[in-house]
Amino acid sequence: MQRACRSCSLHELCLPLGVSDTDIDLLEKIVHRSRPLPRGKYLFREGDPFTSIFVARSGAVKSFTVGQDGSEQIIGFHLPGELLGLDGLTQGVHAASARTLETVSVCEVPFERLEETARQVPALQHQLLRLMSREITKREEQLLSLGKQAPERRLAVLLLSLSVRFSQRGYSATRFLLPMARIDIANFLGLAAETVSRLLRRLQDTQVLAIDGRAVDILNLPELRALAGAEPEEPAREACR
Amino acid sequence: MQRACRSCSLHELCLPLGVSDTDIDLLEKIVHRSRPLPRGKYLFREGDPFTSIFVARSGAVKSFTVGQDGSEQIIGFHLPGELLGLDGLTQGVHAASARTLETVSVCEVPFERLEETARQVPALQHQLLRLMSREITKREEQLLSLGKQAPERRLAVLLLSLSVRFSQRGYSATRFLLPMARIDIANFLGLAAETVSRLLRRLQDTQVLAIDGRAVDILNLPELRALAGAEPEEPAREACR
DNA sequence: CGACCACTTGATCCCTATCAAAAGATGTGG
DNA sequence: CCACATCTTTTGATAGGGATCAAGTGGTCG
Repeated sequence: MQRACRSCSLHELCLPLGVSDTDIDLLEKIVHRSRPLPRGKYLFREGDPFTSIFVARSGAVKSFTVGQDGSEQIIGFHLPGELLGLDGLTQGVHAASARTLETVSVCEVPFERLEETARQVPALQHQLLRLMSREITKREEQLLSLGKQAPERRLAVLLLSLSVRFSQRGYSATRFLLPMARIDIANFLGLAAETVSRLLRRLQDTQVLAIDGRAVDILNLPELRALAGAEPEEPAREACR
Repeated sequence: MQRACRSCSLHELCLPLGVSDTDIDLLEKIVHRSRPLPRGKYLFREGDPFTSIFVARSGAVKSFTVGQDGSEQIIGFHLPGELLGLDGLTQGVHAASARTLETVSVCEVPFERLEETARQVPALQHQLLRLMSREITKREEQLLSLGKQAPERRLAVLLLSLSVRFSQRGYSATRFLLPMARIDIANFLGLAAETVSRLLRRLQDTQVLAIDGRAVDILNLPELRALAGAEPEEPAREACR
């Protein structure tokens, strides 16, 4: 248990990257590892005082804000090793809520103590800054995808993003289970659930992927990449003219 | 010149916030202050090696990526005191380009030396982390606005954001000059330039604001706030039914 | 003064949201 | 283990809004 971070399979994606074994000891001392949380539980809520950041060891989490009409606005999906809650530091309260999409094991890292430790361990400071930078980059990519791309491309970008992230975590890049419902995908992409359903149908009809419920099988990865933005206009669409 | 940061009017918005006068000396030693850059110059380009972050002392900057068809995809507009280039740390190269929208005076902060100094000065480390957190929050807000809101609301959100940011910098919250062209606004909001033009017309027709070229005068700030998202549905629209 | 942009205004078409309904999945209690 | 209720997903039909195409206006800089 004391060597938790060192033996964690997410070592290379998470805070310990680049930190020496002896320094990881310092990090491990401040990390709280909780028991598994069932689906639908909150890690934190919008407006809660910001004291810690969180990382899932296993299981996916969604983050979202709630409009005054009560509707969820999904900001992102977080796989194991991806930091959660960093947006709370600015205001001192969490800017979004985070809820588990499935059974999730989380690590909680008290932020003040992390800051202290980072001062003593340059490599940890650097990795923390790098991970924050990654969060910025990630949101910029989302911004480009959501703000300016066609619905089909947005969906392709999301599927590809999941594919890449699953493969970084040692899972198949072409066969995986979606951790979220269609309606969550739609909400995240700024589309109607019906549109997502129809887009997925089209992707199946064109042999790009096969879907059974939440099980995705990417049959034509190059084509999915193309749809996600490799070239300006979709190439194979004779039937539409 | 040596006391540049301390006497800077952006003191409260920028890296020095919360740092003691003696420690600001350490920061000032590593900051390069350039002569004013004319409109249309690059601070850095996508793919450039990441070595520094930038802050404008005066003048606005846009950041954007370029699709392989050569089209700009504007990610954000940056007013004085807002950090630029933090998204480059993850990959070691800048994730976007930054170009001046008008004459701009910039400070360049070499990142490695900033990291070192932050280790020695806890308040600086904290403020750096806070500012990175703000960049994350800012992009999340953009994400919510761009991804899920109606065009009219997106525009209202942008105008309101500029209003708030100008007033934080000591300018009027209701009368200001847009630093960017309509086409940039459209690109940023994921809309056609024609749509932006029509939306602005509607906002003028409803007495929410007056526009002459790039000069904006917000006549009805509460209504603009309402349009930007205070309540689920727009309230005063009898003429449309 | 003319050329080049940025901006505005108008007309049309396509795409996606919306409404509606059915089919499928999930879970609960009898 | 089944029957029922609820929720998710799919499919269909319709209408509206914004992109696009097109033309015209206005401003700026040489």
